[in-house]
Amino acid sequence: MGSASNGRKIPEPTLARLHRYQVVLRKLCRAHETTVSSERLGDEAGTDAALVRKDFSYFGCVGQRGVGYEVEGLLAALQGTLGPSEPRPLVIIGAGPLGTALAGYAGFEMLGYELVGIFDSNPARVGHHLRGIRVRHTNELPAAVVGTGVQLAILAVPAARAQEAADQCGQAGLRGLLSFAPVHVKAPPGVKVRQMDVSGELEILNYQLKCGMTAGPLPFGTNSTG
Amino acid sequence: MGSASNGRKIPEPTLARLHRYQVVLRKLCRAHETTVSSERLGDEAGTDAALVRKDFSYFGCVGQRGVGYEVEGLLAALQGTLGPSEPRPLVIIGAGPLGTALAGYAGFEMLGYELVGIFDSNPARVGHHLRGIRVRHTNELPAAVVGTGVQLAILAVPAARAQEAADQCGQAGLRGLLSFAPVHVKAPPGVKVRQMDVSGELEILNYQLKCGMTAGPLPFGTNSTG
DNA sequence: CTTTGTGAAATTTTTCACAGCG
DNA sequence: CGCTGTGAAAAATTTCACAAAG
Repeated sequence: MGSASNGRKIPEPTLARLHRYQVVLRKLCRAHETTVSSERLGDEAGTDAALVRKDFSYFGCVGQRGVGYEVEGLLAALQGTLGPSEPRPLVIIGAGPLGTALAGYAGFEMLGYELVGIFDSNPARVGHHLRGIRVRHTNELPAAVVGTGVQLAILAVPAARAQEAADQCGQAGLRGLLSFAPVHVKAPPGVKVRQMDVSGELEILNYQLKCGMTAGPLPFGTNSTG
Repeated sequence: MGSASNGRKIPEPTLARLHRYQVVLRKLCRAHETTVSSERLGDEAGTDAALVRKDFSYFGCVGQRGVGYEVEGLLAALQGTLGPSEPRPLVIIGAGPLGTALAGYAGFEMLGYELVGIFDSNPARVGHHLRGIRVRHTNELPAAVVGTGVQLAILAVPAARAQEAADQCGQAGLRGLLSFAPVHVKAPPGVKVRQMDVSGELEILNYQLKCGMTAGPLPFGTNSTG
């Protein structure tokens, strides 16, 4: 058991699941459940019991053998790994429909984020208020970064502006970008970019529907040399 | 070349990239470029030349050695693999801010999708028009599925309603769901579900910022027994 | 000479299986 | 017993390296 909690390299797929466990655990917490087994957790989070345990092994084990995991303890451990207890500032770039919808998303607070700014390069949008926050011009971003220490931004701008906006974010000192633009954005130096590709996901879904997921045994057979 | 174009099992990561190549190719097409190398394509799509070639090998090779890929031919091949040439119907479930923003997303048409319906279980929202489409009550969904042959839906409902809505979609006869809810949705029988987890992505970004991508050695030291 | 197509190696991630603790 | 923690096996994916084609 020695290797747990070394806290070194958590695989990305694990990170993606860690957040889902958190969501499930919060629900269990509200339902006043005290313990949960890896099987139940896997079931509710859409993964597998073994994978749940493996995932937890990356950041320290909090389970009791024969019983399961203590819901609160596990939640605390997860929050310690994923996010700090203090709210993390966050800005949204782009005050179009998507930026507006995201600004209205109440879930950020629950997750420990605090929306501290909304920026748009279109002067016509500057000055409007979304969720009590005044939309500022993009050229005010650097000052806001310095002022709030914000590191993360959601990029909700049209494809044509995405790279430009990402570069501005990088220059302003932001460190992480979550882009909704349906184009690949090259990461500015020192910036980590993740893409949220709606249309790409639709295409995958569509393809998988087209072939391969008709209920029943998979009709694989065409096994050429490969 | 023998094994290519069997068209059977394309890995999911490849599918995700295929769409990005499509985006780049369309751009090149507009710029009247006739050929493109795997290196260039990889660069613009955010992957690697070797991976580009490997990806294409799954669905047939269209490249000319020494030259590259014919932009139009490749685009046609991709569109043939990913989506059909006729528009695919699509519905949005949930007419809240996110559903509204998505309804306004002009990119769907470009990708060959046609938004044929918006549904909401809240009677207060029924009757409004988004992008020229009347919001209908969720209980009209089954009829719409039969009428349009739609298979895909985007789920833009609150977490608390997500599972319920997914089940309704399944019963209505939909086959693929793209969910924006920040909870895991169990796939109803015969339905393929993909999740678009905004907060999860933010958490990953935040974690990767916290540790691992500061240039230089990681400042971990706490190496407990576990 | 350039660039593709592709086996084979390397790497990453998941699944398995079971020892060990409560 | 039941359930966790974890090495080892398996599977999936990416990277490498190079032969073959234009």
